[in-house]
Amino acid sequence: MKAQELKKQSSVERILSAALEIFADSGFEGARIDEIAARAAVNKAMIYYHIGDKRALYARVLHDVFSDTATRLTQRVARAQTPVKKLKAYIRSMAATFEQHPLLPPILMREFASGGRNFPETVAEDMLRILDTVSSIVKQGHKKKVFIHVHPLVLHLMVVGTMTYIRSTRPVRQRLVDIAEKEVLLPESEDGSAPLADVEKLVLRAIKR
Amino acid sequence: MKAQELKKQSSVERILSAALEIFADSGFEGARIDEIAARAAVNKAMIYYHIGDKRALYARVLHDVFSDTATRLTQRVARAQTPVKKLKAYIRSMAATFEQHPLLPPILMREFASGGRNFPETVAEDMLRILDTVSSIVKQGHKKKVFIHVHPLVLHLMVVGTMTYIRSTRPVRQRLVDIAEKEVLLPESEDGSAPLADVEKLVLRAIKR
Amino acid sequence: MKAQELKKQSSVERILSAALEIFADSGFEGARIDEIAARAAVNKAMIYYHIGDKRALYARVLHDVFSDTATRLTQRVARAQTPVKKLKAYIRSMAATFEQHPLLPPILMREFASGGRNFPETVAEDMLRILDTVSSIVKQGHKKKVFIHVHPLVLHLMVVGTMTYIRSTRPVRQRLVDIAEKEVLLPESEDGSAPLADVEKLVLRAIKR
Amino acid sequence: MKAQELKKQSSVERILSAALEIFADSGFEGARIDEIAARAAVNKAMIYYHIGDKRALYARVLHDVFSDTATRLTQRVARAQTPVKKLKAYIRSMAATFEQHPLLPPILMREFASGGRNFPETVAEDMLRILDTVSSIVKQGHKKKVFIHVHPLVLHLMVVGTMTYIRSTRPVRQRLVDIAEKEVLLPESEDGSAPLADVEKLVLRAIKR
DNA sequence: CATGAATGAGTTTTCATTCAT
DNA sequence: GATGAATGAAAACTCATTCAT
Repeated sequence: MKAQELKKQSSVERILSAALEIFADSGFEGARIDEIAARAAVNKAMIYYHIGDKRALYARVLHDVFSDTATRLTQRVARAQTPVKKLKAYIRSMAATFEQHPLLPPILMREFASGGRNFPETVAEDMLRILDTVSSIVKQGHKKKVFIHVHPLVLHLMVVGTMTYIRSTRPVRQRLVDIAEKEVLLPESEDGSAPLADVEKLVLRAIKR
Repeated sequence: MKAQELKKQSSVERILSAALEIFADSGFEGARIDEIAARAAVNKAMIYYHIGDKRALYARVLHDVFSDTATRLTQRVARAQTPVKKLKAYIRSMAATFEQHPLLPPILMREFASGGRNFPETVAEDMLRILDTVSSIVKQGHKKKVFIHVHPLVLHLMVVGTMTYIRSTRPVRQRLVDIAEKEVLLPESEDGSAPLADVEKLVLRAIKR
Repeated sequence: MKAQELKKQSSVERILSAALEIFADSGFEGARIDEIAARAAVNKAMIYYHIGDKRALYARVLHDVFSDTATRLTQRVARAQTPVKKLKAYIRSMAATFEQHPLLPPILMREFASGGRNFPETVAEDMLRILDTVSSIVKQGHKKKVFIHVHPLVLHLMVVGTMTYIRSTRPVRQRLVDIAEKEVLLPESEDGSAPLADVEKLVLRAIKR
Repeated sequence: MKAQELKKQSSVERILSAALEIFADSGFEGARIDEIAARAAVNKAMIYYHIGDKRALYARVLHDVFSDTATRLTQRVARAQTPVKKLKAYIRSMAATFEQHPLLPPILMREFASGGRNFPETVAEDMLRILDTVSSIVKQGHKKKVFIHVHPLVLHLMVVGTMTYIRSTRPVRQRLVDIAEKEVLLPESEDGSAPLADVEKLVLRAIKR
C-alpha cells in the first residue's frame, strides 16, 4: 500500500491490519511494536492510546478475524440441507476463511504451538462455536447413516490441519525446490484452490459410508 | 530430572535437551538463553563455548531430531510389502516419531508459520528424503490400482497436519474445557495413541479404491 | 463528589482541587496530568489552556493554599493579648490550617525533602510572614520573662514538624498495626484533634519558664 | 568521589550508595535508573543483574539504613540506666542516625507523605522495634514519676519530626535568606549539632515532671 | 572447562505537551 | 472553551553476547 491509501483508513484500522501482518510474520514474541507502528504509519504511542499494550493488540487482532469466521461458518452450514452438503459447506467455509485471511494459518499454528499462551478468552468462545457446529454435522450424518463414526474433533483437526499446512508450508517447500531441483513440489494454483478441492474430496471419501 | 541425574549427562547433552524443551515451548524468539542455561544447569557462557550462538543451538537441536526420523521412516517402509502395508508403515512411523519426540510438533508448526526462517539446510535434506518415500508409495499404489490418484504432498500434509494438530492443540483444548464445561473435547488417551489410530483409518478410507 | 456536583464548580476550580489531591497523594513527579484531568472531569488540554504546564499548575495549587494560611495566622495572633495566648493562637492556627487542608502536610514534606525544587516564589513570601510572626511572639515572651530563650525557627519547626508527622504518618502506622497486631499505635481521634492538644501542652511546657 | 575511588568499591556498593543519594534527592518516582547507573559508574543492566528492579533497589537501600539504626538505638538505650538517661540516649541516637545518614530525612519524609507506598516490609519491622524502645522508656519514666503522661508515639513523632525538619528545610531556608535578606534564618552550625542540642533540651523540659 | 560480571543495543511502555477541528 | 488524536522524548527493563579470571 502506498502512503496515500494508508491515510484513507483510520488509524485504528491501519494499526490492526499492520499488526495482523506482522504477528502473522513474526509471531507474538517476534513482532515489534515499532515495526507495527511504522507499517501503520502511526506514532507508536497511538497504539497504546487506541488499543492498549502488545497483548491487547494481539487479542484484538485475533478476535476480529475469528469472530466473523465463526458466524459465517454457522450461517453457511445452517443453510445447507443434507449432512453431506453441510459438511461441504463447512469445509468450504473454512477454506474461504483461510483464503480471505491468509495470515490466519501461521498465527493459529504458532498459537497452538505455544499452548495458547496468548490466546484471548473471546477467541476461545469463537472456537467453541465452531466446534459445536462440526459436532452437530457429524452427529446428524451419523444418525442418518451417511457418515461413519468419527470424533468431530479429529475431523476438524484433520480439515484445519491439512489446510493450514498446505498454505503455510509453501515458503519452506519453495526453498526445498531451490535446493533439490529434481521434483515439482507445489501442486497448487497460486490461490491454493486446487489442493483445497483435493481436501474436500479426501475428507468426504474418508467419512462417507 | 534431579540435579544428580543431570550431572550424569555431559554438559552438551544437557544443553541440547534443555534447549529442545524450551524452543518447543517458546519458539525461537521466545526462548531465552538464560532459561536454557538454567534448565541445563550450565553456565550461560558454556553454551557459546560448546555450541555457539542462539541460531546455531537451534539448528543443532533441530538436526538432531530430524536426522534419525528420516532414516527410520525409509527403513520401515522398505520392509513393508504391499502399498497398503507401506502406507500403514509410513503413518505409524510418523506417529512413532511424534510419540518419541513430542516436542517436535510445536517446533515444526512454528517453523512453517515463520516460513522456515530458522530452518537449517541439513533439515531440508531430511525432509526431501521423507517426501520421496511418500511419493513412491503413492505412485506404486496407484499403478497397482489400490489407491486413487492423490498428490503425495497433499497426503503427507494431511497426515502430518492432522497428527501435529492433534498433539499440539491439547493445551488449548484443555482450556476450552475449563471455559465451556459442557462437552468433553479430549478423545485421546493420554499418549494420543487412540486418535492416531483414527487417523490411520481415515486416511486409508480416503485413499483406497 | 458526584458528577453533577462536579459540574457546578467551574472547570478551573475542579482542576485545582483535583490537582491538590493528586499532588498530595503522589508528589510532583508522581502526579499524572491524565489523572488530574480525569478526576476533574475535564479534557486534558483544558489544563494547559486555563492554567499552563505541570509546574504552573503546581505553583498555583500551592499558592492558593498558602496565601490565606499566613494572613489568618497573623490576624489570630494579633488578636491575642499575652505571649502565652499568642503562642496558643499560633499553635491552634497552624492546627486549623492542617485541619482545613489535610493535603498540605504531605505536600510540605515532599517540598522540603526535595529542597524546595518546585517551590514558587510567592509561597516563599508567605512563609516569611509566618516566621516573622513566630519570631515576635518568642521575642516578646522572652522579654516578659515568661518564655525561656529559644530560637524561633526551632520552635516553629517543632510545631510544624510534629503536627505534619502526626497527620501524615497515619497510613504507615496503620500498616504497622496490620503487620504487628500487638499494640495500638493510633492515639488520635479520627480528626487528629487529640494529639494536637498534646502538642500544645508539650510545647508550652517546653518553652515556659 | 573520583572515578578512581569509585572503582575500589564493589559494583553493588557503588550502586547502593549512588541509589541512596539519588533517591534522597529525587524521591522514588523522581529517581532515574540511568542516573543511578551513571553515578555508580556501572552499566545499567548490572543494577537488574545484581539487585533487581527499581522497587527492589529502593527496598534494599532503605533496609540497609534502617536495620542498623534500629539496633544501634536499642543497644544505646539499654546501656543507659535512669529513664532520663535513656531518653537522652534515644534522642542522641536518633540525632546520630541523621548525622550519619543525612539522606535519611528526605527519604523518610517522602515516604510518609506518600502513605508508605514504596515502604518495604522489612523496614516496617525495624520501625516497630524503634517504637517499642520508645514505649518502654516512656512507660518506665512514668512509673518512676519522672515523666508526665505522654503517648510514646507523639513523643517519637515530635523528636523525629523536629529533627528531620531542621535538617531537611535547610535548602528552602537558604532560599528564603536569599529572597528576604533581612534576617538570619539558619541558627545551626553546618552539621546541625546546635539545634539538635536544643531539641534535647526542649523535649526534656516538655516531658519531665 | 567453568564462572560471575559486564556490555550495548534494543524493546515495551509512559507521559507531558500540542494540534486540528 | 472543548475534544480526541497525535507527537516525541524519555523511562524501565531485557537479552544475546562477551570478557576476565
